[in-house]
Amino acid sequence: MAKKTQHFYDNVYAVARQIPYGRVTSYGAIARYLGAARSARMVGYAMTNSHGKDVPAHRVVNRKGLLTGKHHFQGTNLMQQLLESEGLTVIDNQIQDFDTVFWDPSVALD
DNA sequence: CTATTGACTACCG
DNA sequence: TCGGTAGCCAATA
Repeated sequence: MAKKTQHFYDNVYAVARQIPYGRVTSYGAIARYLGAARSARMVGYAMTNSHGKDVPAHRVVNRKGLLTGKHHFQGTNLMQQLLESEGLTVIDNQIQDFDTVFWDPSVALD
């Protein structure tokens, strides 16, 4: 099974699964919630390993609501369609009303 | 052990 | 929120 060193990844997956439907969060927000505010890159990096898990990676975007990770999805616009399918509006790889749909774990789980 | 990398963020102009 | 650069951190080779 998973090693102890992956506990950071597991935390990322755990938080990502808790993202409500129709909401999104940023890598930095998750990282900060985990106590590793400077490890935002690791959060995204962990998502790469999220394959095979029920982690809604499409709900995790960068701080500006930009779909930087859509590149890693199967389709070219799969990530965007997934978000739109949840009632969000995405234009030019950027989530509209990002501030409104933003979900902060450190606040929601508080 | 060191070097490389990456789904980031902050800062500067 | 326009672009380019620097800094950070953890995993991988």
